[in-house]
Amino acid sequence: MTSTLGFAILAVLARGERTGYDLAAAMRRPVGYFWTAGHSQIHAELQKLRAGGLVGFEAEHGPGPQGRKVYHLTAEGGVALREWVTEPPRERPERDELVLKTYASWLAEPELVRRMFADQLAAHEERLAEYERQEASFDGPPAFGDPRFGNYATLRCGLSYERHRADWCHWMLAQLSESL
Amino acid sequence: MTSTLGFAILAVLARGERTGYDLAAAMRRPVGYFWTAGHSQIHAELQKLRAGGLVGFEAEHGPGPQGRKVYHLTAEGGVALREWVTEPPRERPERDELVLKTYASWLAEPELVRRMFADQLAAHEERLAEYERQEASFDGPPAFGDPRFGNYATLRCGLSYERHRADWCHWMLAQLSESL
DNA sequence: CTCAACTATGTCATAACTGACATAGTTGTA
DNA sequence: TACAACTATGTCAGTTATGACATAGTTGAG
Repeated sequence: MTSTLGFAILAVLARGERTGYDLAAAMRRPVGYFWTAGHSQIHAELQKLRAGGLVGFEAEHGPGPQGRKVYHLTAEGGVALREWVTEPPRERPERDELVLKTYASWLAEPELVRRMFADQLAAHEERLAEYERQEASFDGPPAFGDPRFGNYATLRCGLSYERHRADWCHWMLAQLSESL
Repeated sequence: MTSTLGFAILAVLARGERTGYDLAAAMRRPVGYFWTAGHSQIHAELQKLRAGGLVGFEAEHGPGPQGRKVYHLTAEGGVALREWVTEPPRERPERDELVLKTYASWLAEPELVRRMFADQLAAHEERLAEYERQEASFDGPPAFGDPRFGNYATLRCGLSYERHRADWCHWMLAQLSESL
């Protein structure tokens, strides 16, 4: 019954206790590279996880209208997370607006399409440079069993993705320059 | 005000008139590779597009409880589509369940993770083979301005994506085999 | 000491999406 | 001619996601 967002939260809590606010920050970076959620969604999901006994919290006096709540994974939550991890991912539909625009690009002025892809390429190269900096901060792949293995492996995926995307943008730009 | 789904429908109708049923079939393949929608979503969106004057239809006697409706793009719809095509795509959040599982994979048994990635790799190689067959049916890139340019360019993206993904799966499997 | 920025939790309306249910004409084959 | 497979349109309930609104304690700089 737990949603994928629920497991995303459990995956972060498996690395240490967090407040909802901390979780929302993690869902922007680094988890946000592959799963995002606003804080409103996170607080709601946390209440469901708590009702299911997968997380618990300690209330503390602190900021916010209801004080501060530090959430942690329960033993039950750890079991559920471990089971979920190796189950085949249910495939989500692809929804890629740039590719959809490309499908309809034959209708547009080549120069405007060229500009759009040049902008996309610049964005991908920027992200690629950022990921390369992050990779340089690792001393090769961490050992499996180290939480940092998860960070490194997802970073490798991001690196590979940005290169694929940049390559495709280059290909599109070459096609476009031929038709000008 | 038109949603991205609305533009996906307009992009298909720009290639010729279609019934809602035909649109739903297109949203499975080939458009489904980058944008999907169930028929229930499509019929609802078609009503909105019609209210906005972006599409029109001819009613015919035929199957279905309300007969058959053949939709076409209006002049206004064509203008809206052409404007939308080269506007910078609004970025959608990434939500990739396999990468999320990878982030938490350090918690799992390596052998189970290995199996999951082996399955993923097989799926990507199958899709890659299918895309390669499709590419072979083209005689090089169609000219820009030809609707088939859209099909070919998106196919190139799919090809590149599947290769990136397969490469990453290979890398994961290599990491996993080292830690066994 | 004051104020801005940050930490912190929550609700609500709306939109987008999924899957099940409901209905019915058309076409081809055994 | 009976039946299955396909064509065809639509509703509805429930889930997921987005963005605005509301509230309030803590910390550090000027």
